[in-house]
Amino acid sequence: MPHRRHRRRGGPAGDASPRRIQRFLEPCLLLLLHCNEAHGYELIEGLGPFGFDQNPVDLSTVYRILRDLEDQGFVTSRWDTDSGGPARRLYLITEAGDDYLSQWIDDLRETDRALHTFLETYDTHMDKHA
Amino acid sequence: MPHRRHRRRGGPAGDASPRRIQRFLEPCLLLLLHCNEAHGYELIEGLGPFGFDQNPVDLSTVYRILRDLEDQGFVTSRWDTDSGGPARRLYLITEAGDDYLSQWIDDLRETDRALHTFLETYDTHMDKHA
DNA sequence: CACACTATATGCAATTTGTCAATAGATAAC
DNA sequence: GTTATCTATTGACAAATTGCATATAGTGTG
Repeated sequence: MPHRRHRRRGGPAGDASPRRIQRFLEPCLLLLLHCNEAHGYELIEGLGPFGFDQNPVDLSTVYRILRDLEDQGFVTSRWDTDSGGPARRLYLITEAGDDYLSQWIDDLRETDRALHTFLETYDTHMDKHA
Repeated sequence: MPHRRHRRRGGPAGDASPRRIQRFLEPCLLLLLHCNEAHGYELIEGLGPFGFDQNPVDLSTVYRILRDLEDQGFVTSRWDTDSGGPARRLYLITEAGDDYLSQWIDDLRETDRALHTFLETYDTHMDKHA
């Protein structure tokens, strides 16, 4: 018999729900930016409808993804110092970002199909054994 | 201006699609075991309909998840040496595993809703700007 | 016997993400 | 006017997941 390791249940760290779509935050931010130029703090409030009200993300995660998106040329940013309060970075999606978002959409439609297949398989299986 | 780091695009390692549901393999294996006692190699073939034909998982991942599930009491296993070929470990879901699967189902239904909201938001936004 | 195939297991590195903490300007309170 | 608080952004670190490469071992074929 081989040895057994122990692995704690839970997400990448802490106990936030581990059952989510990986990197889902990225397309959400791109979609919000596709609608409007916005800064980080504002974007976080727009995430609610996409399931992030139940399971809120950390601020640092959002800012990191925004900077990574800028590194890759999918968004641009400029400083806004005129609006009162501390300077904030305003993000704008680029054309490359539009294309990248549409790739994401294709992938997420596939994910959606896989998820439906899974849930339907469960439901029909449970109906038979009810 | 702060510094910018560089991050390579792609999944956890390699270039397999990074756009998936995290830990989705676990509920898939539990569902397959809910239908039938099975061994690892067999389970992998049952994963196809859940999107793993497009984006196959590594064998080692499957075996590790099965052992972890056993550590947590969600499945049990016994050795089968009578079927010809090398000995194989036959897995069976437990009652605790049934409960755990149903928790997974609840979470995945929420994921499904979030995903739908996202895709619909994209579609209606694109209709307006078409 | 060498070789291919089935089946399971382990080590390692890359990536993601949550927790905690730091910085910093602006505004309100005392 | 100094302190406290709120808004906004950033960085260091650890934990978790997973792909890749590799190891082990039994069975059947030539």
